[in-house]
Amino acid sequence: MSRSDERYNVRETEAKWQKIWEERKSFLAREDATRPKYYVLEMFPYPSGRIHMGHVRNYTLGDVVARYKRAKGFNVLHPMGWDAFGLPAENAAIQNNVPPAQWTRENIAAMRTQLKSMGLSYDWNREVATCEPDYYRHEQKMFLDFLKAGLVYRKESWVNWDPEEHTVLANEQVIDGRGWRSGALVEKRLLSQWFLKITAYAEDLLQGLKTLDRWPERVLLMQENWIGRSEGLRLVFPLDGQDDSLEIYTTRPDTLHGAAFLAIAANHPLAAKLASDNAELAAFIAECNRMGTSEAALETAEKKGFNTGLYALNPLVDGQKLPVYVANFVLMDYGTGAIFGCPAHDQRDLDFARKYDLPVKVVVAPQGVDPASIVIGTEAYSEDGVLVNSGALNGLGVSEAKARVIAMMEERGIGQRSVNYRLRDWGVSRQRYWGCPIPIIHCDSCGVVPVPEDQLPVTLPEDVSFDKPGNPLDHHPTWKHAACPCCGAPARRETDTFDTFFESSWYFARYAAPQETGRGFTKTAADYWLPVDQYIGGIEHAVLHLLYSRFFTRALKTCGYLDVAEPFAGLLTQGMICHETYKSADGKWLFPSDVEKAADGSLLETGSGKPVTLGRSEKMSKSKKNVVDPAWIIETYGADTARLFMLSDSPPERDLDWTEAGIDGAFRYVNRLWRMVVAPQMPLPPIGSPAPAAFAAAVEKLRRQTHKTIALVGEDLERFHFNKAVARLRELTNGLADLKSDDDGAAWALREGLEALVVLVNPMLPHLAEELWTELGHTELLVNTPWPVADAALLTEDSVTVAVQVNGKLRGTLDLPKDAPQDQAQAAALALPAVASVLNGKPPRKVIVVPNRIVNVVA
RNA sequence: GCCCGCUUGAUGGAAUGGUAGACAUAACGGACUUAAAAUCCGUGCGCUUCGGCGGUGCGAGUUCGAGUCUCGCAGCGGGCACCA
Repeated sequence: MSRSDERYNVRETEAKWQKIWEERKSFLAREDATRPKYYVLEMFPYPSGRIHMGHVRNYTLGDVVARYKRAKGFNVLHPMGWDAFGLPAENAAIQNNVPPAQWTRENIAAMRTQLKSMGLSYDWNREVATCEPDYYRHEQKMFLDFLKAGLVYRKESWVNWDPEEHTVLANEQVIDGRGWRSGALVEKRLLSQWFLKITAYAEDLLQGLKTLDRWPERVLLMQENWIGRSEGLRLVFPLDGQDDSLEIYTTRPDTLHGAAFLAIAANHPLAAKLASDNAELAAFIAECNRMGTSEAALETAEKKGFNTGLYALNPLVDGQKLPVYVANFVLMDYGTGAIFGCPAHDQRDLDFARKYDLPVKVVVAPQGVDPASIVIGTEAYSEDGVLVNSGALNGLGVSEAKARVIAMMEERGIGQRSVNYRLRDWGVSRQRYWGCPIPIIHCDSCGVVPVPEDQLPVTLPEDVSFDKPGNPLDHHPTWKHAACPCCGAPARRETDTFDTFFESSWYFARYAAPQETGRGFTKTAADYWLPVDQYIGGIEHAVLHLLYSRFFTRALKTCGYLDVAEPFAGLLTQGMICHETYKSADGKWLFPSDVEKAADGSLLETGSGKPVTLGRSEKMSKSKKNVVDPAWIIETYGADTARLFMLSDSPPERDLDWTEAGIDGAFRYVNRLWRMVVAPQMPLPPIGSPAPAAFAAAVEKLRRQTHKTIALVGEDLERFHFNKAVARLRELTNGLADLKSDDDGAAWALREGLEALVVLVNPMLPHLAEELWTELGHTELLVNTPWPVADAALLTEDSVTVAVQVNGKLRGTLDLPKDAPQDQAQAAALALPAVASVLNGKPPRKVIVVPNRIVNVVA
């Protein structure tokens, strides 16, 4: 049997190279001052038990970068670990009666095996699991350090309360105002909770965005909007006939003449005071508190208010009395929890005014428009303009008027310029079991007492029961009871645990020194490896995870842990994996594996043969069953094929459609490449044979293509244009396959081209590339082989094809010497018959010559 | 509701403001084969009087020249602080 009849044995080959890389410790990272470091990190997964296609895409992207940078001579750190705390483990415990710790550890083991089958170049010695005490003990210490640094405080905060299950619900567990399991109407409850002062760094977090020049623009914008810096005025309104007054915050002090009402949040202290002897108001406040805690719920709810009967006096308009409402769209957490409403120039205020029949007075008009002609219907005018109907402010621009009013109020001592942020402090308390215990003890006589550092870690007990509703830590027989570190009297442990964003806010630093026991990491290791040079993950983390990590980095710096300004220097946000959806005749979702194509192209349910309805391609999700199991793909086609498919066609930041045909196409390419090297069309000269003195024209052309591909694929990888890199490699593959002549030069150029192809394809198809590298006669591992350098002499062309247009329309092309003089290009273009016939003997009005690109004749 | 993104052949996509559709996928035709698979070769936006004309979601604008820049509109998708 000739080699061309053999088939590529994917499974054996991939397993072989994975074993060799592991034995030779190819991917271990060590600190090394002699080489530039490169830290590439993919967002670590929640250990759900099986990898999904999103993981495959994420880790393939990271691995291509890691392998490429290694070949470019960088000292690469490429670690992996587990974001192991979280709700699903508790849900599994309740549903399947498995302890969360066991469930999580089994999932980690299963997923680790799956990830290893992908051939990812991780330093597995640095693996971390956040649910293990040797990880979370360090964040307990960080919390205590933050506490000492004044970055932690306790305050009352609202949560979603399920009255039937006696548990706090996550926003995602509240569906249409009801608990997802119990179906009970969710209430808001006040609980005493721990907060981290992220707002202390608000300005720095905002300014820091300017330094992140390798982040996607839209993520920077989302962070900027999240921080939400605004400049405005805090202003005190006296209450008519009361000793009391009300302080409001506004970004539109210029519209004070158009004020129609004041509104306070349902949780405003004044509302609470008034409600104490007003049952109707108390009921209204209770209704507000039944709304979800999410911003979307607040914003989309119908604007409602309760007239308190109080009036406030407009400080700018003598004698004007404004009714004071309690309103459901005013947030206690933002500004002062009180606003003045100017219906003509704010949409929410207008909606409110229309509902309660309040006056709408125009005080800003577009430049040059008669204010009398402006009629406000259902849309407020919030654009820039000139002040009208505003006494002394008339004629001023909006920004001048703002400054004038602020100055006036500051002068009168009833207001002050104020910078406000939408950003709120980070509530880190969670009333859940499967999380890192908050290292605090509550003592009846000493109050809230931090656990002394020498008593860390506070270990999460694993012998817990989910039989009773509520937090298992609360009804654990012994865990809660501890002696007060101050007075020694019997006291209670804090049963809340940390938000799981806590763990993911510093894991990137832990990877720098994962074996360190004294602290989370050593300063030397962190300062060597950080910042992460390239971070890769889903866009869904664009705001919270990234912002919390940026905050942690600052807080850790404040506490002397490290000395970097930002955790992630570069960021790549990948798109989602989508797949067609299928529904059975009775309207149930079907897995793609349960659907087959009939001979006539129609879709049928496997087994029953019933017809299947095809739905649009959507994000892969368990609920719609449009998922494909990566494990099955890797078993059937191999890791290289799965990796190639992830990189082909779609740019990484865009959504990717998973198709059967696409994976087949990738598989065909893997086999084609294998055949080309194993059974080339002509015998290859030995490694290192001297190049012939001259090459035939066709061979010379191929060599140019080879070297151009080397140069361009490098550029593509630097810019993460993986799909373009794949396209170029396919072009080179086609070029090599087309080489027909069989003189010495051709054979030499074929070896040169094949070797280049194998080395260039290595970051994407590492197993196949190693195999083919050996096949080509090399003994050194490809993982240790440097990236090739293109021969500059072969990159320049001596002639170029130039497009010729008349009035912007293509009329022909010209082959011109490279960098030909402009007048030569112009003369050649005008001489073209197609150009001459359009000009019809008349001289052109103008000729634009872009050297080596285009000649445009303006007739 | 607010914020953000996307829209190019049958499909995924390519195109420093300069020849729209590279490279793939599906389809179709051919070669090889007893046959199929695999493989290889070819066709491949629409209209056309074969000279061309029209085409990058829709409508305007800037420019010698617009898929690319500007404004407006539509459709689809994502995020919104206790999912991670």
